[in-house]
Amino acid sequence: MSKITRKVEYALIALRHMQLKQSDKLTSTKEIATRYGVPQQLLAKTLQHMARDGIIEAVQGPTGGYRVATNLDQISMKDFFEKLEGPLGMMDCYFDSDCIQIEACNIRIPIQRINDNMRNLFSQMSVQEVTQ
Amino acid sequence: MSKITRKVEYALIALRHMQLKQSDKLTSTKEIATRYGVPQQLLAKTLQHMARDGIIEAVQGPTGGYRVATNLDQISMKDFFEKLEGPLGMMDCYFDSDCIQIEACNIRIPIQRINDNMRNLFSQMSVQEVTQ
DNA sequence: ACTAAATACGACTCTAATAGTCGTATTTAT
DNA sequence: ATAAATACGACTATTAGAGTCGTATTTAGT
Repeated sequence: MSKITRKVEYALIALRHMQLKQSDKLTSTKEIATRYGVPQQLLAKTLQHMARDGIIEAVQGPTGGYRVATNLDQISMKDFFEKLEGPLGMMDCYFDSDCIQIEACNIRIPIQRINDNMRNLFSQMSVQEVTQ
Repeated sequence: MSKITRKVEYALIALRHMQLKQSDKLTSTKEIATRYGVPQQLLAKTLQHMARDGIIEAVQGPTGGYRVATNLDQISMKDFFEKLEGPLGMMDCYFDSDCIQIEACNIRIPIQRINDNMRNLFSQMSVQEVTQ
């Protein structure tokens, strides 16, 4: 269970790569794609996604690219996951939403306990901590 | 990301159900399947899996069924996940095994850090804690 | 001995989420 | 004007998880 998705993976690779440069320097999608052997189109989407979310900043045109636009210390991995993968949250068990047998179910509270622990873990972990 | 799988879900439901009985009493697959509206065949597999792993004990023949065979205090959720879902572990990022660009990758250690935290969390949580 | 109800299990199909691709539009430095 | 970059919707492919089917085996009850 619980695989990290490519989206998140590529996002982290990109962020870490950008952090190794001077903070005002730009990085293009192509640069990262070729450097790390990652599909460029998919990476592009991920970067665009992060740009929309304000995590990074986009500069268009040739010589354009992206740069980190936030203090990554201030973003928790929980928020990061949720931004990239939608509002699903992390350990979204099947009961949160449309569970049919919700009354019969005997483990809703237990599952919530697990969820809380996971959320708690990733709330306390900043993106900076991971990419530094 | 990070959904709990049905296998784990059904396993927890079953364990919790069994724990509500006297510990020597048997529970059949059918009983749980109908009680909680869960696909019987799939549940059967899960129970058989747990039986192989020694978590529960199987009694064959009519009037047969399963009963808890372990002190659930002694099994961590980490081990539980790994038993049910194979050796993959939890946040098995794509680098653990067959990653092509393993040398180029810049986030192996960061990912490992996340993994360690996850493993740590679930190592400290017993199945008993969840199903009690 | 026969039957019925249970576990055991390999093999198969179905489904949905993720991964990846394609085509096209837009921006902008040179 | 061109070329190189971002922006993005729509499509296809792949894969992991969910679920089903068929059959074998065990064993209590009669």
